[in-house]
Amino acid sequence: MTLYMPLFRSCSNLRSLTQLHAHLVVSGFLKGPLASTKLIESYAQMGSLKSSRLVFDTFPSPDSFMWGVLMKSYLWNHFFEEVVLLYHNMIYHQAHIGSFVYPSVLRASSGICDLGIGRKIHGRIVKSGFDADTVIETSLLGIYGELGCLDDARKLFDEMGERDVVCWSSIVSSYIENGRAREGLEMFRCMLSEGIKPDWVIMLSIAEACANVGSLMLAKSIHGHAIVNEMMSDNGNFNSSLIFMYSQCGSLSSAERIFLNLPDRSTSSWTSMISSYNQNECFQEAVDTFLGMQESKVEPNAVTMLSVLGSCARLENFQSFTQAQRFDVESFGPMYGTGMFSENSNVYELQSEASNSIWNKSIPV
DNA sequence: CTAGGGTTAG
Repeated sequence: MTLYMPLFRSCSNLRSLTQLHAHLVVSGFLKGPLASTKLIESYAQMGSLKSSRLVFDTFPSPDSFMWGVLMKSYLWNHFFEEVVLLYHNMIYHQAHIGSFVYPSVLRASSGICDLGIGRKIHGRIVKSGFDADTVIETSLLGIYGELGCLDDARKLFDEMGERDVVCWSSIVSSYIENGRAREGLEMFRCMLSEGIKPDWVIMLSIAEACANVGSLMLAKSIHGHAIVNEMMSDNGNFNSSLIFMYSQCGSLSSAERIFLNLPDRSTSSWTSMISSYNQNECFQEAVDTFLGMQESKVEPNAVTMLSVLGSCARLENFQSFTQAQRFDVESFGPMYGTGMFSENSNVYELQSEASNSIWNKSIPV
């Protein structure tokens, strides 16, 4: 029955998946929901949503899980309206709405900035008793935060029974994203005092908050904490955040030092350095770094272009400007960082005791 | 019962 499951993993392209699909049809396996659901998911992962939909539409009575997978598929591809539509279809067809449906539809409604539908979903969540589910609550909290309803987000958060690092991360980043970095940091301090250990994801937000408030002391303690907890290695995105953080806290040289010591520079680390220069009005350095990026054959993304074009404009450097213009900004797609930082972090010789003492007291801002 | 939540573009 589930013998064919490993076959899905071996399908590396659309062609082989289509072959597997054909095989499943012939052998009759597609009559079961399991194979169909897996097929829907696999097609979506390969970007063929149409095929996903075809499998779904030809299945006589999709279960809640299959609905959910289809919604998740649309979500991946940013078809938010379609996700919400599917949710309404579920209600219309009186399909059972399983708990895993809610995170998808909530994310979709924040994607289209529809607070109204979000509140309606909230109501249904409470009615069906899913409001005790940490994951669903975190999703809800996220949509309120994202749509600027910080009070609602906070209220939900305060009423949550169990708070793990993920939901703390959600409330903290909500504050930061809404321009209230200090309160975000204050919440983060509460989290620490409750004994919750920060992971690199929340530290990403904290670095952002630090960039906003511009405290070099906090920047150093974040950096120190990251080194002690080995967050620097293997994480190009995190290093990029630190680069920008330092540059916003008045230490462009620290930013440069991190950047220069990266063994492998990803799009995001180059971009971070370029926008750091740009923000510090070192326009020539920004352009030079961009040229260095081109030499290293690292692909720029839309954010890279935004920064370097800004610098070009300020330099009135139209030669670089036209060079930069050659890139098709629309075609950049998802901005995945691939650069990995594996060197031991002693390079910076930050005194970790000093950093940690800051950590345990209050956050200097 | 599956899995579903927090990241980031300056």
